[in-house]
Amino acid sequence: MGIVERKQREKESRLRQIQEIAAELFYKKGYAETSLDEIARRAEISKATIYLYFKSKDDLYYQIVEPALAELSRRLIKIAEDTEEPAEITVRKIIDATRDVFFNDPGSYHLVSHYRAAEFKRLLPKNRLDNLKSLMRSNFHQMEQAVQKGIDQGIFHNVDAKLVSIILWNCFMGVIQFQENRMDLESTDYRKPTIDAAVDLILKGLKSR
Amino acid sequence: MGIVERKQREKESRLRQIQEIAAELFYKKGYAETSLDEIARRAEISKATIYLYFKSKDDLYYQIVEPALAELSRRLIKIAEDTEEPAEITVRKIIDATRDVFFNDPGSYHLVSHYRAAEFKRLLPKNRLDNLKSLMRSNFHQMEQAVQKGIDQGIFHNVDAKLVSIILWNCFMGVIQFQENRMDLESTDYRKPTIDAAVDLILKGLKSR
Amino acid sequence: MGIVERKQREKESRLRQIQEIAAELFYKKGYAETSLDEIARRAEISKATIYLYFKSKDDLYYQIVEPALAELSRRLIKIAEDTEEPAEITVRKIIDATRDVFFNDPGSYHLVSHYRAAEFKRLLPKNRLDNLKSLMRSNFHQMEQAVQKGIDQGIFHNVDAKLVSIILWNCFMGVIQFQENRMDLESTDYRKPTIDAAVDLILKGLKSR
Amino acid sequence: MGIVERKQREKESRLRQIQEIAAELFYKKGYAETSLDEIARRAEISKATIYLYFKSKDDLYYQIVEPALAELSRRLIKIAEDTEEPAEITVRKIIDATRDVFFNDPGSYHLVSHYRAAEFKRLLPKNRLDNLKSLMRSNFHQMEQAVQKGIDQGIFHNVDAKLVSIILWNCFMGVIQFQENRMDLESTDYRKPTIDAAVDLILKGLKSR
DNA sequence: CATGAATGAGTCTTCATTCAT
DNA sequence: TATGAATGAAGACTCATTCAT
Repeated sequence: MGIVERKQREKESRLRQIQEIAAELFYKKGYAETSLDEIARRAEISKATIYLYFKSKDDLYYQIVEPALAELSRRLIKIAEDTEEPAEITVRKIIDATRDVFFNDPGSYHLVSHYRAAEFKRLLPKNRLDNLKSLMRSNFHQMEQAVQKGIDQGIFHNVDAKLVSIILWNCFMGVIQFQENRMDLESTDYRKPTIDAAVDLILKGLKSR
Repeated sequence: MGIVERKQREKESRLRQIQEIAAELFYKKGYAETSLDEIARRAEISKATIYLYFKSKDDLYYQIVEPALAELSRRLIKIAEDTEEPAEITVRKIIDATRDVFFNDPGSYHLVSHYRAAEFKRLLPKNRLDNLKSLMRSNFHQMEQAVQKGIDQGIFHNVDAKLVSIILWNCFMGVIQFQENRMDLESTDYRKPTIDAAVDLILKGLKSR
Repeated sequence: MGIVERKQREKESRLRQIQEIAAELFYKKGYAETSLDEIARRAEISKATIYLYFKSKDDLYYQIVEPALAELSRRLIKIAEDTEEPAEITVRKIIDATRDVFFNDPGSYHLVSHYRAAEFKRLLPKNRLDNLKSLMRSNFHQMEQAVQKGIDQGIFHNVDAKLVSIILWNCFMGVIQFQENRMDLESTDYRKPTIDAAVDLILKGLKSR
Repeated sequence: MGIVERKQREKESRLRQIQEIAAELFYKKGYAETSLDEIARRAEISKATIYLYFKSKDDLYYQIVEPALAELSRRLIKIAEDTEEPAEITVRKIIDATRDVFFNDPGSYHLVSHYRAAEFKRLLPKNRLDNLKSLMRSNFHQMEQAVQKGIDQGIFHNVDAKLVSIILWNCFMGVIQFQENRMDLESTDYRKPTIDAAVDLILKGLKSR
């Protein structure tokens, strides 16, 4: 009994290990410049072994990106459920959750921070592409809802909620990416305070007078 | 006589044509996934012809990216010269100039919106890398100066100018990128109003109270 | 158990097969005019397979040339150890060993008979180049020592030992090369008797009076 | 009138200049590794211009190699005409003439010192190949005749004349090649004395007792 | 006569993927 | 399950050759 379970656990850990290494490389070097050879070498397994766990390079990529995005989606949906909560808090919670998921799973960084519609279209089969799109749309939608709630609650100016979501979302992404590049040089991680400051500023703008 | 001139003009137009096609592909698909084969096919020339105009793929990339960034640098430096001008106007001018340059030269999109320090380090020789870095730093610096001016003029809160620059800059980049991906589906170009709204919001935050 | 060994043997035989075919082509056509495509075709393997065994074309070349030269070096050093032996015999032994190594490994033919300092300098990394140079110098040195011994023993005239070595060495190489070209037409292999006759003549010249 | 002549002279000098540069490169780097681009660059003409004077790269090669070999052939035939002359002197004359021609025309170096039957067969059309072969055979034949004359005159031992010719010829070639490689390092030109010493030695061997 | 421009064919090299063991 | 070995397809780059001017 225990043997089967152990095998199962080992298999999963192996799988996750591949994913983690691949995620880091995909993020650092991009999809095309990441070779299965390097992933295999770092994971200290044979290249062929990767094919036991993933059908193709695309598949590996998808299997990294989808779970992170799905997890974020679940969390944002949960956060958005509380319709009574002041919008400002909801917005901050969404940002926090997003940052949290991304910090814990650098692989998903790649997806979002370097997301290029055209690239995905070439890379993924339609159903997978659609799934990712729908997840992203959902996440984006939660932010939009929160901003709209703020407007309805009279906390925020009467602005275009969608537009504000775009701004918040991109500000977040921009900061991440900017600081990533910076971290190549400096070692200190300023991502959290920078994001917080950015959100403060935008919220101040939303609430001012 | 006129013959030489015409030849010259033809050569330059050919060169620009290659650059434009390459810029679009680099932007859409990234450096690694763009093949010279495809560039040649789209430009309806032979692959070898590209090598008449550019020493290598790296070189082609650099020749696309550098001029746009240099042009932006020139414009921003000029804008920043007027130290009397109210900071808010200067900030808007910087944003406008940036957008202007980028809209006229989609190639530079790629550099900035997908800029990855690590990738460049592998791609470019040291002197070219340094040149790009210095241009980017200069551009960023102008924004920082403008924000600082606003603080000194008592128009903006006493915030970290550098941080605000990061936010503004990334907001800009984020909006561009977001809308780019969006434009793959819809055809309307919302980039300008979205950027303006974003800047409005951030400036409002900076000035509030 | 035996499986692993058999695999090992197969791998080595494959490697040697590639080397043999490559050696022949390098010899017949020179480095630049020998394509990996042709090597692969003749070995009835894929071009990519070559890269499983050798890091590059240069590497393949070096791996062919170095072992033969090193083997020759070992043998000549051993022969030269006997300082009592009459010089004439030592010289003949050196020639015999050289011929032996070269006949058993046509790849090394190329190196020595077509050796061009300039070509190697472009082809090989410094440490490999140095290694080959040092091997060649060592081999040459053994001959020089043997001739000097003959002079000291009073068997040979008092000539410049270095010069005589050059003559002997090149005579050997020349005969090989000449006969090689000839063999393209005739099929009989006159290399051994021709070399022997050449050495006889030169030794006679050294000893005359 | 004079104009036509000047043009003619200019054309010939241009032609010879191309040949000289090409000869040097062919010799130093080999046929395959010498590019018309480099020849053109060094001659400060356009690559296309080379095609005004030579039908192809092969043709250029042949036009370099053939005249030198033909000139040598003419001289050797003349030398061999004097059947009364002591064989030793004739042999030395042949060697001197050979060296002379080669020193004055490094292009022919390449042909003979790096002559590879197989390469030529691929490179040249049958009639040209046959012509070169016949020239080389003729040159070789003169040496053979001279040695035979020495035997008939009772000056040389009764050896195989053909074999001795091979030895002499290759000794010459070997020394040239060896010293060429050496000259890459040292600058002094030891080719003449080394060849002379080699010939002395061999002649001594031929005459001893 | 001379050349700048263009290109097709070929070269080395990499890599995702398959398969026998 | 795991892997070493093999490969087809593709990519960057070079070069001899042609041609319009």
